[in-house]
Amino acid sequence: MAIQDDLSVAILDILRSANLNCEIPNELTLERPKNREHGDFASSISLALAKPSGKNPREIAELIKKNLEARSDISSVEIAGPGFINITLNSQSQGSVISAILSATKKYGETKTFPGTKINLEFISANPTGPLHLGHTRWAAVGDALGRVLSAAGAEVTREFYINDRGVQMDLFGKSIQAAALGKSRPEDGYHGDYINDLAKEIVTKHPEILKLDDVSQAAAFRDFGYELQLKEQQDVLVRFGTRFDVWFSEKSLYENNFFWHCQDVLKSKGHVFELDGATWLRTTDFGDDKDRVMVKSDGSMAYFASDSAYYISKRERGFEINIYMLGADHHGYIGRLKALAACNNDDPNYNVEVLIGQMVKIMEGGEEVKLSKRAGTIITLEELVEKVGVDAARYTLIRYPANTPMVMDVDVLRSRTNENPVYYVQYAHARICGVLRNASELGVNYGIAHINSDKLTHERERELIGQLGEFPGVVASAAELREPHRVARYVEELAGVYHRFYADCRVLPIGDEKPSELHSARATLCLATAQVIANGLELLGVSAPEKM
RNA sequence: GUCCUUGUAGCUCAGUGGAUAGAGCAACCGCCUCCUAAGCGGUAGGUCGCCGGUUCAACUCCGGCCAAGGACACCA
Repeated sequence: MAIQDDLSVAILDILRSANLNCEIPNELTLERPKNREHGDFASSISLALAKPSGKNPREIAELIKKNLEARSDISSVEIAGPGFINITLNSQSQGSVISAILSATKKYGETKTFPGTKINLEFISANPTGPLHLGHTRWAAVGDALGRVLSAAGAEVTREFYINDRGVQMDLFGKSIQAAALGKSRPEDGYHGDYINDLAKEIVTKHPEILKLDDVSQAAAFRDFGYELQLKEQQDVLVRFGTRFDVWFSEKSLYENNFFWHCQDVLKSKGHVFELDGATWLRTTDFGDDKDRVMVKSDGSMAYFASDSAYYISKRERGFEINIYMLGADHHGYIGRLKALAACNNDDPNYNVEVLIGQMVKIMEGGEEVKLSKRAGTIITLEELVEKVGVDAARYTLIRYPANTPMVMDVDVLRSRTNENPVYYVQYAHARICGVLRNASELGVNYGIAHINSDKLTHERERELIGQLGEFPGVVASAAELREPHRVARYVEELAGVYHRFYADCRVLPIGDEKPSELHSARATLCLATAQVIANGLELLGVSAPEKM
């Protein structure tokens, strides 16, 4: 058990046995004060309980102080201001953090926040009609990181890509490639990027017989071959980007083997399906949606919402409790209908469905916005971004900001190698430590779990660093709970900063003729633990932790 | 019109009801004869959009207003 949890329990026990005549909370989270003068941990519980118990907050704080001071792992308890309790650990007990890191190694940071919870995480879900663009790229990075963070928090996560491979857009795609292959002008509302020409050439080369088909079946054949190639390209690009999917779910497949009608029956049995003007509707207004939604149109064709509803039923039938949809800002109107859909299925719309909205990304280069892509004909693609700045910088920067705020990426900054570029700042800290440890071995400084010696680590910077290392599991847990992987990035930046300051003030290795001492070993071991935590943090973001730079 | 998101230093942005609101950049001043200067320290820079409310405590929660961006199909 982490020491702060242990202390929380102890404080709550003290309060319970004190007969305060008021309700004592079940849980208490100790804060780590920003100001180091306020100790290693702090609590404001005595202020919170002052009113309900009718006691002076300092009086309650005194009580806690008296009981806590008796513990061997605490060096002092101070009462500050109106009644804050500031706890300072003795350096021995701080060593437990280092020991926890070095024994858990890659698993340090994992928690049981969502023990075994089955979560479906759907993101990107692009049409297979063109290259992935900037908006998709944001989700490719953030969604992937969120998946990693949720898994670290104990959830059983399935990452899913919903392929919109049905409907008008697909037909337009086929007609566009067909037109390109035949040298005709493309449909006005069709696809216009250069990649359409590439697809046309490739398809004609591989399947020359396609040119002999009649117009309609030819368009369909171009559509189907184009689909295959384009989907493959999206998949390859994502692999290179380090984003993994467990399930590629085809929209078309919802209509195979009568699955759609089965879903329709499921919804009908819950009583919110009705017929009107020859169409079949779902009465989502029963649950706060602003209008009812058509599933089967009066001409018998399927509305888009038909797929949405069947897809949701599929997810539920596959056993997912929490279904997270990561959508672009232009889809925020979907939140209401997806939640209502869940409610129509007798589910809890506030638990079973979650919608995360991602705002626009802009790219700046040379002081100007980069808008057009040569290849896609519209906006810049994932591949083009990676070509400009590399996978690590692209991923890191996209993850570093909360997804629901618009962001600007400056290509010039991302190419720079200074601490104005946070990716390098963090990676450099890791590489720097690896360098120190290489030298330590050469100089005969032993380090590792047998050399923790935390009572030697009394320097201000050392204590700061140990404290920061201890925060990691809590940061990962809250990033998972709040669906905000950017918290991991921010944490890792702070950790790198604390390490760089430690490095500036605390000489790790012997100088000149100096003999290796226990302090050298203890500091090198602290470095080892720090490298582990930085690597674990970067791993959650899908960013590499280089040993040399 | 209804709904969503955003508003914090000159710029780009962090900040899960707690103590003196932070970081980087840009400006200025410093630090490598010894572990990676892709680093560290310092100075300067704030009406947390505005007004109310809740609270021992509000950048944070609630209400209203202002401003910016976006969404509101038997389209996909």
